[in-house]
Amino acid sequence: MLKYQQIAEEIETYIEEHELQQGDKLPVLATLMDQFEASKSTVTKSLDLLEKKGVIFQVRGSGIFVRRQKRKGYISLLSNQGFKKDLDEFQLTSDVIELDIRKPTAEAARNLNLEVDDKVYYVKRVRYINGETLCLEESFFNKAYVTYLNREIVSESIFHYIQEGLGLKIGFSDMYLHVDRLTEEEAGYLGLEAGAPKLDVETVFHLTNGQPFDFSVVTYNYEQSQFFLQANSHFQ
Amino acid sequence: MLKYQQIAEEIETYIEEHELQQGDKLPVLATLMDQFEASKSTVTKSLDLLEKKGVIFQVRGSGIFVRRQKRKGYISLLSNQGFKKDLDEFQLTSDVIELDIRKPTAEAARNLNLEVDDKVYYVKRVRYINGETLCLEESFFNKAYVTYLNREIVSESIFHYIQEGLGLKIGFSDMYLHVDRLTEEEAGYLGLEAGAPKLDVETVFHLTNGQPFDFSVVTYNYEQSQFFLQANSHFQ
DNA sequence: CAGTGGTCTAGACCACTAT
DNA sequence: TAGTGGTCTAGACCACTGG
Repeated sequence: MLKYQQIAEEIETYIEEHELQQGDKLPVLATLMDQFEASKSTVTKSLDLLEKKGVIFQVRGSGIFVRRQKRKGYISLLSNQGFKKDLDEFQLTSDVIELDIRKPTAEAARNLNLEVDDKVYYVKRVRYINGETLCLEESFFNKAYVTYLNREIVSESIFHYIQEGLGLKIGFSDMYLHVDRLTEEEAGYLGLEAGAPKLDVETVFHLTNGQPFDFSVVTYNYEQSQFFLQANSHFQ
Repeated sequence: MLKYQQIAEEIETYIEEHELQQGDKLPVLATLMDQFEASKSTVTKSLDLLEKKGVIFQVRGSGIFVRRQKRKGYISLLSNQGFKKDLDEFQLTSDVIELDIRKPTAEAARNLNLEVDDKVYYVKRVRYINGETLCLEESFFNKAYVTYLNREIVSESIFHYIQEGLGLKIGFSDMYLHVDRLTEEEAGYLGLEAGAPKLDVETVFHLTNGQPFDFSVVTYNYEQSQFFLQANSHFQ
């Protein structure tokens, strides 16, 4: 593990273990440099990483402060690849409805830069949180990259397998959100009535080399889904 | 303007003017260093900024590539403070329903770290896109920071005024999303029927020093609202 | 004005990609 | 194995905050 990642991890662990709250001050840069035996740039890089993750904020001339999530039970929109990270406290399970190799739909082909007669793994799952339906998920994996899947893998964390088992490196993703009404079929899977509100999240996942490898459409049960998102002004 | 921001801006402009597409290769680091007469660290910092904004992606051992948004007409969830940036092509207008100084609701007080008998500016607006209702917006501004507002300011971009007119520096924000059904009142403002789907986005905006100054609840017309979001694996 | 974070440089060395 | 991006350092100097 890289030095700056290591430092970031230790600072984050420190914040969690000492249950520091929003606004609590961390040691000054010079102290951190001493403590971690690292240069200013390296410590700064760690802090920038934590700032990007929404863990701290830095104020020039003043100090480094803890930034804390106040509300509980929200799903992070930016780090929900398989959830694992955010919903530790919750019981997450999956029912695999379908799993096969097929040709992509026109929409999937477009999003994955495929021809309509290329091959994809198709996965359809219903995911549960504490026994309640959370979402219906349909995924198309480019078979050129995701060379193998089976029901066991798919009932656990697909992304964990893709990274550890297949050695693929995930780079970035584009997400598209729509609010609409549930169709009959979706309502059936989610145990709601047709026409009820839903949130659709379409995501195109790319490898570090920029190749799209997974197109997913996730339909959330509006009763179970609360999302949060942390933004920095640097985006403007 | 800082050197690394200047460089980032020029690269972004270059991409737009030459209409570069996803995957197109940019000059190598050494060339950029020459071209902008900057050190490796400075150019790297520019590139990291652009990567964070979703404009490019970098591949070690290979090069720097353009990352492009494929779909049009989506609102960026991460840079929609007053929209201005993303929906240039669209006609955005506002109706100011209410504007006054009052005591915050319990919820607003909690999110702004205020006492219930402190003072806030309360703003209620309906926003239109190409003449169609886009959203209903209720905002509570801590009067200790946002010392003055009037109907003219509020019918234009409040955030522009806060930064340019009042000299406040915006740091970061926490956003909370919920999907639900429209109430009678909301439906009235948005020209939809009660019970139709809606997306509520609650946002707490903070200054660079970490103080929350604005709590907003925006209720989107589901027919008009499509959102997008770009994520990096660094978040995990 | 002392303390603190931010920018920028030059250069050494490392890790990955493509050929 | 050449080319390319990533990490890390030491140090100079700048810009903001707060007493």
